[in-house]
Amino acid sequence: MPRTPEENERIRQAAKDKIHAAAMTLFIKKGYHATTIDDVAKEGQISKGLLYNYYKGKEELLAAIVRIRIEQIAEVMETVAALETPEDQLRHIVTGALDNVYRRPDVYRFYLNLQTRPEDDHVLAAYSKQLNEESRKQFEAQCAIFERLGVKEPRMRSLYFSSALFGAALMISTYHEGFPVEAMKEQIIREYCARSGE
Amino acid sequence: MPRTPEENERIRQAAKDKIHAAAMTLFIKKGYHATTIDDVAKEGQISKGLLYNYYKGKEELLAAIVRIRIEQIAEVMETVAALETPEDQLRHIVTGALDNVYRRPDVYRFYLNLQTRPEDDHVLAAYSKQLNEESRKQFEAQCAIFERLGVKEPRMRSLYFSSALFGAALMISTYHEGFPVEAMKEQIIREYCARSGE
Amino acid sequence: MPRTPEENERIRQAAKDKIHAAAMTLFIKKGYHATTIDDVAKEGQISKGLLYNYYKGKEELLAAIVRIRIEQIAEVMETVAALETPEDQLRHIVTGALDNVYRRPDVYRFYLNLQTRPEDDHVLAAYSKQLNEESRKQFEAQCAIFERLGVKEPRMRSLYFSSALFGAALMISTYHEGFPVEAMKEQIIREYCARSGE
Amino acid sequence: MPRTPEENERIRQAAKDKIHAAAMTLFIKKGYHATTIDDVAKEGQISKGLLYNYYKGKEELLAAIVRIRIEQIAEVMETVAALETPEDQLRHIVTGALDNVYRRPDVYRFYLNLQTRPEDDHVLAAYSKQLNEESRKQFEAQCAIFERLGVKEPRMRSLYFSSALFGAALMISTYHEGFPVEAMKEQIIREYCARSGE
DNA sequence: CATGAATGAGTGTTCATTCAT
DNA sequence: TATGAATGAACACTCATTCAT
Repeated sequence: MPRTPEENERIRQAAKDKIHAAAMTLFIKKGYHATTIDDVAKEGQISKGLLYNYYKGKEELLAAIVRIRIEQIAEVMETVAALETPEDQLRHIVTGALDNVYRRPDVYRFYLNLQTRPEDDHVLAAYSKQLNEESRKQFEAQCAIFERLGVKEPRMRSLYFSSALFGAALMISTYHEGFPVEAMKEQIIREYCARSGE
Repeated sequence: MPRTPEENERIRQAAKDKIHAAAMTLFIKKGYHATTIDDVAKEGQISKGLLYNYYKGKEELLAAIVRIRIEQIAEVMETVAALETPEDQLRHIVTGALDNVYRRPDVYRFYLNLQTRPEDDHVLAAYSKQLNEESRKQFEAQCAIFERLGVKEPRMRSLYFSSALFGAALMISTYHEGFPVEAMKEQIIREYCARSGE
Repeated sequence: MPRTPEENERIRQAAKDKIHAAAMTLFIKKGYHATTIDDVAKEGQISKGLLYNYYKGKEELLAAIVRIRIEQIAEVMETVAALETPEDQLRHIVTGALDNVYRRPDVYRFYLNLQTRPEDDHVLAAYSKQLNEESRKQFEAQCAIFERLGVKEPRMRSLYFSSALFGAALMISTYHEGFPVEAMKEQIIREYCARSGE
Repeated sequence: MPRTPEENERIRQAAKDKIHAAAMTLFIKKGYHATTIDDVAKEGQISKGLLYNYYKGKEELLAAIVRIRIEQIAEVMETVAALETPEDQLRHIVTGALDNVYRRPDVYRFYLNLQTRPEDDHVLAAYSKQLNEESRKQFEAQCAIFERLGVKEPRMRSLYFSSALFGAALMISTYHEGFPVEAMKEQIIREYCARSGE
């Protein structure tokens, strides 16, 4: 009674997702190095062997996680692009980013940690680069927004804006408890998202 | 004829320093996990055994590095405290911090990476906490400065200021090449270090 | 197709036994400290890694060996307890003990060596204590036997008896070659296992 | 102002003794393997280098300790040989042996532990053999005493006697606390040291 | 005579990955 | 597809011994 190809694919995808989720959970909780393949298999309630059926190795687990992160970022950028005014776009960027960080500070920490890996790190450097590249794209898109907003020096403005946003995210993920996210959002929007340049 | 105790002390200190420098170099270049004790010994041009004469283990190498970092931060804070006006103090903080990051983006990356380690990381979490604790102290000191500056809501202002500063540091360490550090410094100072807050 | 759990259990047990036997052989031949994990793996014809699948470390190998020894002693005591008369019981103790020592003097040496470890020995002291504790239990059981035998001072008699038995075992394991085991057994039985006290 | 040769010799001997005593103390307390050369040097308040001036290595420390033990045993045998009657001789052997064990059970344990080392123990087997050889000599001497005593089967009697003595020593060194040494001495003497053989 | 800094071979242990079933 | 037993390279750490001073 063989399964249909569709059924098989469904099962495969379900297993992959379980493994992915398990890896994500553990990488975030313990870090990439401190998480063993055994840990992931156990957390995913799956055998070690099966894991290797779906992912070539530990590194590919990370690659998959990073890939999805990048897709998420791209999605946000598309959503932003669909908004009417540059003001709305910027407001959406700030709100979305900081809310996300506040909701899952551990997740943000994880990616920030990945982004700050040393250049020569045996495995992780490549993923660090990918994330940084994505940030750069985001930055370019922001420049365009600020241009549309009519700011005098859109690149500089985008730089300040990004700095403030990253800094806020870093602080939220670090201190979290009782962090005044709303005030921070307002501050950044007021400061950097208005037409009147400096 | 045995060496004098002073001579011994000198030799010991020299060796310790060599090892420390080697570890620092490699941790920054490759990361803590990817650096082996053999690497450190080779980089420091000493035997593995000698390393263990001076440091109880790999972790203590990291501890020493973190300790020195914390001392450096404390020094900066003292220097700042010795300055006359709050304006000078803030200017010095911004300038010192960003120049440092620009000079050694890899070093800043290393510590930021350490600070963003997951809570359950086997070994590194403790050092992550220490660094975060130090950041918090720095934050408190800044609050006092903004208070002296006569700002209405010094804690909020300090928060915005720290965010902008951290964000700038993060961006400098990430992109570095041709980063407009000076403009960034001016922007932060102009924005957050003037009396007429919001 | 995965193996059945029963098959796995069988394989696991077989491997555990192989490792256990290898460790026992080598510990007895070369001693605990002089035996390396590599030695054990090689002797057991398995990889080092597999050993650690079944035993947490070198020490646990020893622990398992000691545990089994203690179980064997307990079994002997049960067998003895099942015998009818105290005379039979004592005869069985003497015969069993000395025959065992004569058959495997190296095994007896090993345990005696373990029992005589210094109190502060880093690892081994605990196992030394366990074995001594077991000896003490055995002694108490013997006291009861001598009591049933109607001896005037059963504890003292048990002490003399134990001494003679231990001493004989020690000599057998030390000299072995052509040791008059039978005469020794008769002597101890004649001397200590008759009703007419001293 | 060079020292006289005699003075030098005196200093040498004093240092050697300090080291010897330190090694003895630690070997007894922690065992040979668990004692490091650093431990010995520290305990002897002497530098590691100096230790190697006096002893070729760790093993020679043990050799020296064993040598002295053997000399002590030989001395006892000479003292015994000087006694008039075989009864006195045996009484002296029993009393001397058991008193010694009772006084320093740890010392006896140490040598017994050494004697029970496996045959293939990397280093220790040789010393084990030496001690066993000495025991054998002692045994031969005892045979002669029992012969002089007029016992029918002096070798067998000596065997029983040795067994009882060793066994008693083992028990004393193992349990020690409140062990009835005197009674044990009397028992052995009564049992094995009277003319009327079995 | 005396010191202790320096060495490096040796060892216990971990863990990503493979493969027989 | 699924399992988990098996592997072995890699690594942190120890310690007897040497040697420059």
